[in-house]
Amino acid sequence: MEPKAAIDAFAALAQETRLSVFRLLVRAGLNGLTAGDVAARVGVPSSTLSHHLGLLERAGLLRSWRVQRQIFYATDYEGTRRLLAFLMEDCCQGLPELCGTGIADAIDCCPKPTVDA
Amino acid sequence: MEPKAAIDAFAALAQETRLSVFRLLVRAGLNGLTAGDVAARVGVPSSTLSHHLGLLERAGLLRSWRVQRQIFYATDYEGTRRLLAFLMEDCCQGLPELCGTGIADAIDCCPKPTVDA
DNA sequence: ACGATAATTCGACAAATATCGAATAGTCAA
DNA sequence: TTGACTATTCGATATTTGTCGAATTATCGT
Repeated sequence: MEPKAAIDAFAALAQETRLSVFRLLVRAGLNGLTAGDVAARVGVPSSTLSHHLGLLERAGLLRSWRVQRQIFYATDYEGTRRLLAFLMEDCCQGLPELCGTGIADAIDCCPKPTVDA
Repeated sequence: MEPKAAIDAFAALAQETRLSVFRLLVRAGLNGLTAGDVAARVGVPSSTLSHHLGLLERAGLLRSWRVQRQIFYATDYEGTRRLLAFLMEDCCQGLPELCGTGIADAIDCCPKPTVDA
């Protein structure tokens, strides 16, 4: 991942409306929500929201598709994964004991099986 | 974590110099680097860098301490963990199959033991 | 084709931010 | 206390960004 792409992505998240939109869609899962739905839930005019949705999508954090007259938006999990991996690349020299409790484990996305029974 | 704090943190990462500083310190581990060291490595005037370091620290992404005449900066792993956990909170309704390959696993920070031998 | 609905683009202005040199503050050795 | 060194704060300017209403584009049902 290029630094420029990561900067665009973090900039996209560094704004109140967009951050709540992204988190809303993270909770919504793969089905996503329509643009109008999102606008209603975060309470901003649709023109403003459209600007923000476009920015998040161009940043690789959301994806969209049309169904009839509506446009759905959902988290781009792969893009999000790339961003976080880039941020933490070569973390603490690969030595687990350096950063205490693992950062990856703290992200409660998609519960993983535990190591021992 | 408050949304405002997360916004400050993402804004801190959404800038070329600061992003490379943060990633440099992620690689550096707990020992960190002196302000002067960082300035030399990223190639910006110390006054500019000082501004950026202060911003990153106030955002909860770095911590600092003085040793003699120098000030060391290192990643605040706990603050970073809180930020990423906030971002992915309640990810895809807790259903692993929704977001394909787990996001947490992609962060190669602190290698974890594998599930099966 | 027409009218209704859903979303985006445009235009304009207010607010926030990055940058650097110069000046200041803190630390240390002699 | 003096001088050298390290880092931060100040001030001024150019750039970027968020916001909303109005206009536009796209889609649909009849």
